[in-house]
Amino acid sequence: MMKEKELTIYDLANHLGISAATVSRALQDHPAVSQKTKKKIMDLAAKMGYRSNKFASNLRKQRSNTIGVIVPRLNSLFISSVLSGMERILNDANYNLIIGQSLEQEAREKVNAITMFNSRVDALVVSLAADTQDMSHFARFTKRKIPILFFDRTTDAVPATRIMIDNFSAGYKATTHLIEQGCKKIVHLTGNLLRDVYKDRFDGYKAALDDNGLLYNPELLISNDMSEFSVREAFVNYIRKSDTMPDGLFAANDTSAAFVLTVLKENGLSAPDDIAIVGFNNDLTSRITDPQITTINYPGIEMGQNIARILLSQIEGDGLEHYTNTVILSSDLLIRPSSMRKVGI
Amino acid sequence: MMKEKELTIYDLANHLGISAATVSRALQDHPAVSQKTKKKIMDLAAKMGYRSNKFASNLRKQRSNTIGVIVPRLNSLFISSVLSGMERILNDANYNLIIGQSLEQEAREKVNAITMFNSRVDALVVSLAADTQDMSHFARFTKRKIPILFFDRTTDAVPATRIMIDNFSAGYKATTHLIEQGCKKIVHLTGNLLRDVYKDRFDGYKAALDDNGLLYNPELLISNDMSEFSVREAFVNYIRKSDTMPDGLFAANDTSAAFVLTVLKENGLSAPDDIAIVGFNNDLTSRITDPQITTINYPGIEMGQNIARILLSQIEGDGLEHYTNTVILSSDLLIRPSSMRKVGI
DNA sequence: TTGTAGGCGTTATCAC
DNA sequence: GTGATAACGCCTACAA
Repeated sequence: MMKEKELTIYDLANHLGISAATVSRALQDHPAVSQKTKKKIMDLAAKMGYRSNKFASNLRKQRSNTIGVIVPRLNSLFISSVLSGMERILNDANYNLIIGQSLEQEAREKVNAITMFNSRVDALVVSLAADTQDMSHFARFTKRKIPILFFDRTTDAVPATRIMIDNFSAGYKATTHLIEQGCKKIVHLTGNLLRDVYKDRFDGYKAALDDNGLLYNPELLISNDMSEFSVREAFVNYIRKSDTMPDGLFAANDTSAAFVLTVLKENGLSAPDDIAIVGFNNDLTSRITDPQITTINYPGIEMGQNIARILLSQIEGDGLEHYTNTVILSSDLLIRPSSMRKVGI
Repeated sequence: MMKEKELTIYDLANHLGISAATVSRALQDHPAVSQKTKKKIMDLAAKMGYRSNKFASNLRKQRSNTIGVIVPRLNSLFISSVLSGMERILNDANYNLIIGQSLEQEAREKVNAITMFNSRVDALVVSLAADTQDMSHFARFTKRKIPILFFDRTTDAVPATRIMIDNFSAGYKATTHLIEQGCKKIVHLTGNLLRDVYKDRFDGYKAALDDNGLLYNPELLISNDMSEFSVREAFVNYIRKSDTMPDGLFAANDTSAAFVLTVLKENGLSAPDDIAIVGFNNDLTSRITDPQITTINYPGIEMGQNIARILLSQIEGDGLEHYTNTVILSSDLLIRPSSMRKVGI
């Protein structure tokens, strides 16, 4: 049905009475073709609506100019910001992005990885699903020396570039801030501690407690999928048995902090008076709640741009093998009303 | 550097002393191959780590199993939800998604379209950039009968499938609701009226005013890029010259409604008392503000799933040519505190 | 500066 | 049920 026969470089060549090789070269702006012929060829190509066949050329060149990306989910402000940042740069560098989501399932992550492997992506960018433990699906990439780059949800179990922030220090800062505001019972609301990104924040949290003479209390740890449902349910529990009511919250993302805020309001409580709150990411979310949420600034777009640049230097690299670097982006605490108990000034 | 020579079906064939043709057939689960040989081949392929070459296969088959998607931007909750919905279905149907963003620029949209055309996508999914007027970049797709599907930001100027909601009716409902709450001076905050999606909501707004004996006042129309900066600036102006202070707001997305909410608070005003507010989309955003924002429910994930299903039926279609359908999804008004002035019950 | 020719890995059409 | 073989469209030594 789509048999409108496609133009090839041979057709162009015939029309001009020259060889296909010359046409091919001209189309790639090869220096060894005279400006004159180049122009002739370009013009004809444009006029006849020629389009180069990427399959043929990729087959021949053994490369795809495509980057594979696997993320836990697409509909997250942080993740889509990272993708946005990546896309801008990679697109300008003439790379395509093929994107898959694991939906937090190890199995889907594996399938995606294999598809992308078969699609011969030039590099793979991954933020791990919450519970991925077996990393064997990445072995085929490393074996073929296809660069892998992990961001945010990373792992040490695969030789790859890692790009992230110093989550320990961020967790430490956030918690210390709450302590400085007078909090004594600080809840930590987070994701699957299997993932370094959460584990490190948790460790930072514990270290801050410790350094300030507070005891870590496991009852103040909520680790779940951070969905609206889970967060609300977990928090409602604290409020019910008011003897355990915390006075501070350090949440591992802004969205879940915002959910807590809604629960508080529904129960006639408020931040920062009843509970001082610190989130994570500096999503738009954290700026439109009332009060606005103190958070760790973790700029997705910038991270995406960084990822893209690192990738390009690796793929088109000069042979300097920096395949196993870890890049730590800086991040800082943005103090907003949700945590400001001590009225300063 | 990546010269670890790749296995081909010929290698497999040699190892087994059979022909490459048979291997190819077996790998595709062709019925005309005996179970025995099939198993032998599959096993060897697995053991030797064979991967099929998509370029060769696509070149030969003249199809890519890839869908191109162009969106104005990636980092929007609505858009990323649509993408998420699409990805789930298309991935299960064995399609890849290649995604590009126009960043609201016609030029980038064109470049993306051409790249995807050259990548021989099996279909193109588009939500138009704010100011795209010339649609010539889509002509090459229609000429080659490659299905195009527009969602949200659509156009009639290209023969294609359109999937959207009834924006006129949504705008009408939203505005009527505000009028019922007693509003007389209702601001409409929206995007570029060049896009049907905004134009239709605007028309619905005007019609509702009209039907209720209110005069349309052009000073109450704010049409800009709906960025945080633009929205805040525009609204601060209303508040300054308090003689023109409106008493209602119908915003074309939830995010901008949330921005207005923050401006109000900063100026000691509040919703719904000073201004009753209705947003659009039912983003997460609309549920975490205080008060929660009345909005039009416009479920991105569902829309994405619909897009995927329509696409599949078109691509793998039975020849029934329904290429130029328009699909209208239902949408309704979710009433929340931001607009509830008349305390009912 | 241009042309010749072989091959990239598959799949589909014929035969057998 | 299996095997030859010719495309698919492009790129790149190598030759001229």
